[in-house]
Amino acid sequence: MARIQSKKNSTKKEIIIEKAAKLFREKGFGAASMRDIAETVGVEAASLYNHIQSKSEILQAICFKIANEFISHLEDVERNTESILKKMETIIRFHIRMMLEQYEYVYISDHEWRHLPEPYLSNFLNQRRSYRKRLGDIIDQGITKNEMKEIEPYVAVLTILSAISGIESWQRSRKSTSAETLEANMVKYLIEGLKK
Amino acid sequence: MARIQSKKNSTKKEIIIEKAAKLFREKGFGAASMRDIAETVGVEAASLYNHIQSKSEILQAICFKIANEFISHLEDVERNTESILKKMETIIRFHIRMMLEQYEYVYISDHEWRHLPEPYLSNFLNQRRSYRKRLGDIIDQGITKNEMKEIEPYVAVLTILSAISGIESWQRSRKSTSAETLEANMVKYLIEGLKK
DNA sequence: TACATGTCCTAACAGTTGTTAGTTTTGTTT
DNA sequence: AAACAAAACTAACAACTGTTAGGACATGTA
Repeated sequence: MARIQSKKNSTKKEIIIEKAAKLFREKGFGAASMRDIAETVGVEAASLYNHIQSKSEILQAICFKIANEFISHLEDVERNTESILKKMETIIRFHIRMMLEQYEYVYISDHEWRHLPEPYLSNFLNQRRSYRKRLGDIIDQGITKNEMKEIEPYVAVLTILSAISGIESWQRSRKSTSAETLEANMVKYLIEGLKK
Repeated sequence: MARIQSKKNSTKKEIIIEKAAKLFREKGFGAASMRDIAETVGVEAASLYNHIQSKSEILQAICFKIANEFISHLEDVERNTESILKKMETIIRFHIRMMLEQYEYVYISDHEWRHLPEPYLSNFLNQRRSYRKRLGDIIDQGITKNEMKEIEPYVAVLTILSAISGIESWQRSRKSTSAETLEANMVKYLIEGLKK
């Protein structure tokens, strides 16, 4: 049947995507060529096509993998019966941890999605809009229940998500601040700013 | 002497940079070709070289123009003798307004700087690091003077700047939220989160 | 052993990239 | 009208893009 793969539990396709992700993050989707990817995989460019269908398929795989993880986590949280503030903290912490643990993928999903071809582009943006809308609804409940100060939910969501995606810049830096300090302080800032 | 320029007070070089900025923002630096730029200017690609030296010169012009504006505004603020919190609010509002009024340029300076060639790249990153350091110092003073809650200055700066740069996503959207609401609420969130 | 399959290779394609050379047009100044 | 310079044009360059075709080899199955 399927050939045993070179490393661990990863298929060659997964290896390609992983290597490509690193390059997409470093140079951008457009500037990372199939020949670049092939070189880091240790193969000729044409050989990649035995495992993937196109360059943009790699981008799709990355963007939708991440989108799905966020959506399914949100569904878990929505089902919970904690306080609204606690829900928001859980979501914020999840975003921060994703940024810490799956940096390359999340970064690409954040910054390179516009190179998705249609209809994937529209699909991705719809999922994203819907996700943010649902976050906004949670904040709306927090205000109604008097747990949070009055703030435009749309603006709060924008602020939170953008702030977290800025962890990208911490990842690129010399990291004189530890991941724990980063998470603790950012959560503090973003949650205290919401509290009534 | 110099030929009268086609429009208003702009030189042709400035027109080229303006049109290029729009394309760089829409498609990314790499994906926007000289022929694309030429078309929106209404000229052949080769003709652009009568006014600029290279594609990356356009990027340099944009990135350093914006960097200089931020730095010189910060110097003004540093010279002032308001409260630390007031200083931070002034800086935050300035960043938000730049994002509202010079969206294309600021976006490029935020997202496309990595395509700068050396030594401009290092230069740009040094300026940026130094700018953030100085913002961190202001926050440090705020904590010392007991105006602000205890928070890692580095993390606070990261949070503030990233949050504001997320206004990019508002710019791209249908803008059901007004610019005024956006500014007011984001300032509120970011300042209240700092206050003791 | 023979067959089938998966994966690699080389070579090539058609198109695009930033940029240069050389020439012609354009508008202003003498 | 003649001269000059700025700025446009056409044509071309070498390099690079994603991708396909066709063949070589090696492995797993019958």
